[in-house]
Amino acid sequence: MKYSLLETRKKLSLLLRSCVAHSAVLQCHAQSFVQGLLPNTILQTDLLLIYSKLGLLHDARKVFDKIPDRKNMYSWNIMIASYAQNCMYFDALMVFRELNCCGLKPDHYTLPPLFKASVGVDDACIGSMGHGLVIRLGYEGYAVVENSVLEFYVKYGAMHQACYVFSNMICRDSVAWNLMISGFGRVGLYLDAIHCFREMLSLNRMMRVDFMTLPSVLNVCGKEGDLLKVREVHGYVVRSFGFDTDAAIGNALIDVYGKCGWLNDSEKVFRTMRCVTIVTWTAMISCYAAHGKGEESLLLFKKMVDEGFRPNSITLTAILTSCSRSGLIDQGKHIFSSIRSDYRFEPTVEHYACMVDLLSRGGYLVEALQLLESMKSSVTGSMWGALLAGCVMHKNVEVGEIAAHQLFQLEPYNASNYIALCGIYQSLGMVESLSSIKAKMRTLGLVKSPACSWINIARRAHIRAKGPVSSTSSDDLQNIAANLIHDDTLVMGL
DNA sequence: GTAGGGTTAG
Repeated sequence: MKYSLLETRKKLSLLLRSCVAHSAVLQCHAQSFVQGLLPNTILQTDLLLIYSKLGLLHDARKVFDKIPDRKNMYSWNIMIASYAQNCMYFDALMVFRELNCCGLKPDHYTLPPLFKASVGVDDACIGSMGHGLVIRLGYEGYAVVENSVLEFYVKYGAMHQACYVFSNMICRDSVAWNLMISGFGRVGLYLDAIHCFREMLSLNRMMRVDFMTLPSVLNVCGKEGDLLKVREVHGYVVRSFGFDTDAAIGNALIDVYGKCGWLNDSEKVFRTMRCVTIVTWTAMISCYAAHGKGEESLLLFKKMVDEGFRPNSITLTAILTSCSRSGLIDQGKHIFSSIRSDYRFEPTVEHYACMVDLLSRGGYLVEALQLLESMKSSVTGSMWGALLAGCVMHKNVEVGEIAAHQLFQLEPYNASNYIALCGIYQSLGMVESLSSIKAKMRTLGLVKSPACSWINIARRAHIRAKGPVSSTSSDDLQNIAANLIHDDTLVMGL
């Protein structure tokens, strides 16, 4: 049976849209070429789309560059979105610029990836310009476009602008609400996040809380350390979505129960989850780390690797932290060296920071100092801080002075660094050196601020203050704490 | 025919 060129093109297009394997796409591409069907905008756009979906961006670009109809926005949008989805933000922006140079106007499909690219290359000017374009071109009525603008402000922590966009939104759907909740949580405005969630719930049938809302809400409850709210949201999850319906919710539950001090509940959630990801394992390892259970972390890490999960950068930070907090020096060193040898990537600044902390706590202060010196420009104040803390712990004045003087340069008005050095001098009876640092603190006008913590028992805030309280009385601190922890434990309305 | 939101560390 012989088909016309048009029919063959249609058949190949249909075939391409159902392709899931690279080899099948290559066959279709070859057939198009052999049968003389190219160039053809529709067929090439289908090829572009399928190469993009398979993550073969290099092939996608080659197809894109050969599409004859340069006025076809569909192909431009696919190319820009694919680059943005694959974290090739600079390339996405270059195609966007090319589109402008061709005299084409971006449409409502072009703009969302532009905001993603703006965040990806960490250039807020691009997003601000994009917001201007949305208004000028009249795309404010498109939910996805408006949500992209909102996401841009949220990711930059610009909650004032996000609130402004949100309050003026024409179509405020669940994506917009979820963005606001996660945005407030991201900048530490936990009460605002919970207030936003409550408002979303009060809309009842008009707005459905979906499974994407809950990880952010749980995260906020965990940051507040409010177990009753966590339990309330957990109950809501079970009633609304059943047990174990979504990995991200399970991951968030593991994390928040751990943060609230309920390790057994974290373990229970972990054991009952069927759909686990690397985040699940990492969350559980982090819980053990926070509870000082280094051996359990290591066992779980081994089990995870045995089950075929490859640790990511965060997993490795978590396991190194756990080794550090539990004093498992050799095991930590072994994992650090395996980052290159077994997992084939370069240790990040965070991994180095964990190692400095691990060596410092373990008393390997010269080794920690050598590691810091080998890092040169990537050394941060917190790394020197970890070394100094180790020196206080192990009463090492030689390394301690080096770390302290580095910190005095980086953070000249941070009293805690001077106090740490004083601690070393005091423990070794070095009276003259101690007086000299105290005099320096007086000259700089530095005062030790009181440490305080509070706990919520039976809906009342209880505070514990330590050190000189200066102008703030204990009663004042009680009032501050009572205002911070609202008397509204069971107010989620779930 | 193309596009959007969540979870893990420090």
